[in-house]
Amino acid sequence: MISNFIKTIMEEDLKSGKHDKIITRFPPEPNAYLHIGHARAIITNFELAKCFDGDTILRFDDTNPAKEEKRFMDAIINDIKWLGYTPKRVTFGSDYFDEDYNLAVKLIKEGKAYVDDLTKDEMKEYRGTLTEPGKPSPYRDRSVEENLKLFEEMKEGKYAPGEKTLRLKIDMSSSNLNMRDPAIYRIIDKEHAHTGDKWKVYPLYDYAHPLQDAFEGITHSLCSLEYVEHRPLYDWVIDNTNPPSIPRQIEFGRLNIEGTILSKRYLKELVDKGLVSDYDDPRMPTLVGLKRRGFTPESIKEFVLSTGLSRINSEIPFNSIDHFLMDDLKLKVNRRMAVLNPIKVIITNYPEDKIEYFDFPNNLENEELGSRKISFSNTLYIEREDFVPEKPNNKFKRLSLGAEVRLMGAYFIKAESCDYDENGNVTTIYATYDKETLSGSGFNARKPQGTISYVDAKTCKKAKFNLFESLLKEDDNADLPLEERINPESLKVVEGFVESAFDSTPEVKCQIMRNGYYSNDYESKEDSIVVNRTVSLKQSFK
RNA sequence: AGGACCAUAGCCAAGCGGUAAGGCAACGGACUUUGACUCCGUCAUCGGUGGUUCGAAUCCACCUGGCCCUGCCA
Repeated sequence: MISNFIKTIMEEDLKSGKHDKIITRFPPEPNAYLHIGHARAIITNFELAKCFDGDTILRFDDTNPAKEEKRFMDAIINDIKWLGYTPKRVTFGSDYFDEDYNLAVKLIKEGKAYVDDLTKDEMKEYRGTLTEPGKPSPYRDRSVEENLKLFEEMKEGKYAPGEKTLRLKIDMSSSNLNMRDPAIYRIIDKEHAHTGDKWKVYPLYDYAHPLQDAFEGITHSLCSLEYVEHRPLYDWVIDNTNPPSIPRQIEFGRLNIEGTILSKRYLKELVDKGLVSDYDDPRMPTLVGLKRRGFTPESIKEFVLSTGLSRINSEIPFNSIDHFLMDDLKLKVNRRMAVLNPIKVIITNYPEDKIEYFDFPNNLENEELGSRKISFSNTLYIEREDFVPEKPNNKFKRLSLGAEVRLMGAYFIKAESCDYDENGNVTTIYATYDKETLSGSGFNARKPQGTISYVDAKTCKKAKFNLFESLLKEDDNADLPLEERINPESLKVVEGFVESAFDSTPEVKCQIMRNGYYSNDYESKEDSIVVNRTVSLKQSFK
């Protein structure tokens, strides 16, 4: 499902003949990596256009040469591609600098814009406050001729940055501060990634953006809620420049994810301070981070579409994304058994020197994925929490003394006794197996208490599991410095075992998802594998 | 406080005057070679108070709560 309220607007605009084709755009400023919040904007823009057989343009908003960085451009393109979208065109805000400039000249000629000599601080003073109106700049009433000359000189580089700006003449007493003669051109003396040193004056967002939209024929310009109060200015620019088409700005709420930060500034700070390894650290909510953590583009897309959007800033628990990942992977991926916190099980009635190999499906729900061999011997490991000596209650479906469980893909075993260490922790379980109960043999004379996974101690491989927790502490306090907000447990490595069929690596890195282990060796960037487990870590029996 | 926007279940979210969709989570139950998956079932009178109306989550007023706005950032 895709945003209803925007879709409805589009439907009406099509029906009324206002537009005959929907064109949307995703306009990132190339100064950061994309995060899941951007993914929502991307998905929304592309899906909405797709609904109406329209187009979506990727436009790099590069009106400020002081901020953009070239290296982010490729990253953004890659992320969009990764999400499965292909923009109809890739454009740059700077493509329209000439038009922007000519229209500014036109506005000056119409007496709607003027060159101001006020400094930044003076301008602030003149602007007034939230409760008091502003007062007009002493330069507000310069003649058209003087303004034209001055603006021309600004363009030619006769003035230093900060010396002069071009402002719109709107209303210094408006209750909307954005309408109090907003600056639309400032002088920046920096090389621009696209236009080189051609320009000394650069348009500001509020002026450039509506024009870019209009020049590209964007019909619906989606942005976040903080631009609501910019809309009158957006419309003012459109109304006063008579561009070739009339775009409409529509705002929607931002997406927030619990336990993490979705803001360019913080993400940058995390990286700069070395609190994470880089933008693609698997704990990061960036698209590259999520990818490395094991998320698939499909799962992110489904997640985004499931949440929908409205004019509310939403705060969604991180683990609600898990469902969509598991849903996407469950039929696509090979599954393996693993044990993170092992207890040794000795099968007392199984020959000491024997190892059996059984064929077991890679994915019980999808036989197309084939099968692999799993092994069984007299020494096994099972998960510590899969054994409780005294069966705690009737809901308990794992191993306890005197009870039988099925080892997945193998035999029933019955726990006969166990050893304890000085702290009372179980060290070894002694069990017997029943030869008749081999998985797949059709044995059904008895029902086991449950089924648990295991690995064969004689053939298994050591593994490291990365356990990811919330990047921020649970009692996060935004007032603290970032260093103190980070959850020290956000990345925990646990050593355990995986079954021998765990192909190549002697050491795998697995990442915990809620109902299994999602393995994604992010260093070698290998494909993902879900590791079976009888229960999630977060869920414990009672 | 001047202005803007918003307020539907634990979290998202439909609904636009005619008597509360859906997803996630949770909880029951069935099934089962993973307590998974699948399947069945349960889970809100719409921030509050007044008003308009035959009838309101939907309109109006007030209140409360949240969020945003004083860059020559986007």
